[in-house]
Amino acid sequence: MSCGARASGICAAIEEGDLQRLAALATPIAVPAGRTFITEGDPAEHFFTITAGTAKLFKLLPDGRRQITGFASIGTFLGLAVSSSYAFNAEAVEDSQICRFSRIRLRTLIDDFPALERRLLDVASNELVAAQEQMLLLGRKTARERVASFLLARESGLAGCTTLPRGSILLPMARTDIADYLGLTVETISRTMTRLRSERLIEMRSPTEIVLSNHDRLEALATGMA
Amino acid sequence: MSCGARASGICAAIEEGDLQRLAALATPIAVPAGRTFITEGDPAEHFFTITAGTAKLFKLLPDGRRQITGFASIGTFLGLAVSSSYAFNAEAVEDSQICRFSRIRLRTLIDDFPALERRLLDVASNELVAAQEQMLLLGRKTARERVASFLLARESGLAGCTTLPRGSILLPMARTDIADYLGLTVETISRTMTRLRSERLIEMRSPTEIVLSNHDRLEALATGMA
DNA sequence: CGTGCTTTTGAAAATCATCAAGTATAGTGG
DNA sequence: CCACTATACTTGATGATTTTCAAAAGCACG
Repeated sequence: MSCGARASGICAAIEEGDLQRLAALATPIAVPAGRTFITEGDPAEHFFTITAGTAKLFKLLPDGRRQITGFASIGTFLGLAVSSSYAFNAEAVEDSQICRFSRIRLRTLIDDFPALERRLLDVASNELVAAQEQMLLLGRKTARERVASFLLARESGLAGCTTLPRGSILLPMARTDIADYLGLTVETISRTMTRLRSERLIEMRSPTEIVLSNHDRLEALATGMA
Repeated sequence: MSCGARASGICAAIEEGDLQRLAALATPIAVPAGRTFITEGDPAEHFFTITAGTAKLFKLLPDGRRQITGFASIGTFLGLAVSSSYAFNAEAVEDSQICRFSRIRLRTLIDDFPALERRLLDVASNELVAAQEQMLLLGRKTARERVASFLLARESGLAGCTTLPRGSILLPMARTDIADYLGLTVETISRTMTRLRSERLIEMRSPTEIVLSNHDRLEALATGMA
């Protein structure tokens, strides 16, 4: 609830007083790291919001190849689906806390909170823009550019959220996850980050804490201008 | 207006009688092949629906690399953007016909046609699902798998739409466009299609008319099972 | 029947993947 | 508390898919 969960989540559209009623419809669930809580193809009976932690959303090919389509953190709304079954999987990256709502009550919910529909449309529109950006990354950027883009994207959106030194980011997900998100292999991620470090573009406090030392050059790299 | 423009377009949510009023707000525009009608970064003053022809939506990198994020054909709604400027470009692939609406009147429009908001959410949700599928393609599929997926995707959604022989598809876009959509080069597209042809999975009446001769094997290929 | 553009084909090169192994890190039980 | 094991991360050598560079073939249009 700290750092903008309310401001950025779908609840942002809801009056403070109404939050009580909304909360009554939600089932809070603790999800341990590694647990899958949405499975592709399963009937889409619920939708979710993440109240703590991080989840990865992904699709699979029959032979196990995996594409992570996004990471969802605090305040993110999950489960937008027109079809009657989920089109992706969701798994907790770290121990997380989610709120579950019944999908069949979504209609009722929207009737009760009309602003919600507008808000959902905004959420969907934003995700669509992000998805297009990711398609550009996956289809046209080099490994270096992908990693730079990823690191920078991790930086924005956590303003005031953490107690990290300025310019630092935390990577709660494993290298394998980053690889499956960027359409690369673990080895390439590792090598690329090592190279970025040797070029003093980043600094690695630990595998999970990265300092973006040369923001400008990273930015240039990420946008394909280097 | 034939083959489902009304059924699949956003207007599907609107009563027949109200269509008149809606039409009064729209500016029909003829867009010749090759003309750009949405430019990334420009103020998002309008939104559009395509009433004839095909458009490509794309993003660019400063050095000219291009990623086509989708092809929009009859009935498609364009311009969902929360931000005040467009996040992508749109250009007509063939001579097309579009309807332009003022964005600032969208709110009014939605107030007049409440079903519209629901409809827009559905459109956005569907596009999101398609975008995730495309991320899987761009991040994890081989060239062969991408081309097979593309051809199959072109097949569905035109049921009863054309006078083409059963199993045939038309590709209004150039090879370069297919390449930029699939994250490959023109040469790879060409080589891959030649190979699919030599394996009797497809037949090429002309560069733009393709027959999907072996639907099952194409399907297996597209889903990574071959 | 050129002229220009799209598509196709060929040869060489490059980026990234694969295979393999070493190092660090965290959690577990003695 | 410390060794031990499992896992994650990193590094190296090799290889393959796809890109790049180059040019020929096909088509449309004037």
